[in-house]
Amino acid sequence: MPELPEVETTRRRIAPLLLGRRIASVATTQPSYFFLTPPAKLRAALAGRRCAALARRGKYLVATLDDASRLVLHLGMTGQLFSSAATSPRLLRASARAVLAPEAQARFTPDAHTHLRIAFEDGGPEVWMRDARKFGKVLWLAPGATSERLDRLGEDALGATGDALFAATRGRVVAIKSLLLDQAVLAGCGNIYADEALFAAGVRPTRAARRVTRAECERIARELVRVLERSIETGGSSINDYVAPDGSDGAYQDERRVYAREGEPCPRCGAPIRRIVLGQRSAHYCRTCQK
DNA sequence: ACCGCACCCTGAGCGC
DNA sequence: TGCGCTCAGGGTGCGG
Repeated sequence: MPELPEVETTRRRIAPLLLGRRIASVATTQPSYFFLTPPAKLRAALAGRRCAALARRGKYLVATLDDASRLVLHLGMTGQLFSSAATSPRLLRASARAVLAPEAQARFTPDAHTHLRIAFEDGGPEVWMRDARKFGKVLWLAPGATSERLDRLGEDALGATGDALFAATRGRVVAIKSLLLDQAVLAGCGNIYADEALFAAGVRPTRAARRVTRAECERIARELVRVLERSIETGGSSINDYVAPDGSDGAYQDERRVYAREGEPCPRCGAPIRRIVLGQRSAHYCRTCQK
């Protein structure tokens, strides 16, 4: 699932395909709640524009166009943003993968889940966005327009500090992990990295936020930034659907210590990693190493 | 104000 | 082999 490191990796690698190239046309699928801006309006707004800058805010990508309007993308759970020249088996369903010859597996042609296809006047590779579950979002903002979604976001998780986290936890009875997932507190932190940061900091995910000490908040913030930066270095985590824009996998899934490792030995003490449901999400932790 | 929960969606993986 | 069921989860919005 695309969290901050996957979105940042996507931003860095899709930027060369987007920046400075004039958009010739945009193809979309039918209206659905994936499109916060109706597809027809989106197509009209993007035609003829060039992307001047591509930024990331939390898990959102924000492309500023040459008329000062903005294209905002969220990859949701299963979103994939990639070059039409990319090749990866992750771009195909498992059932399709199974029946195809190895060399054919790599090829991808737009399917019903390919909601956005941006073509350029230079005739080069297109930029495609695919999202099977449609938990992702596409939004176009006219020049000067604001978005409640973006305005709600808190401090970017890469800039997490112990002080800010400590302040945010005071008086809060929610589990510390649920608070870490609150995008208004730390934008960009998702399930994988919340679990990993809490393990590294030795704090149990279920602990009420207000029971977390200042020293622990400092450890959590420091470890969160560390795991996010390390994941960006390795190209993010490819556990289910995530692929980089060129079709390559990330490698951080090999370094995760607790996420989706239920029953495996804790890398620190050997006790089996536990999985519980917390706030409608799975949480993974070690009972002995996390208090 | 805060918190827990239902909901949006589709593919994977399971049991029968 | 194939059907039907359950589960996964980011973010929003509602009811208590």
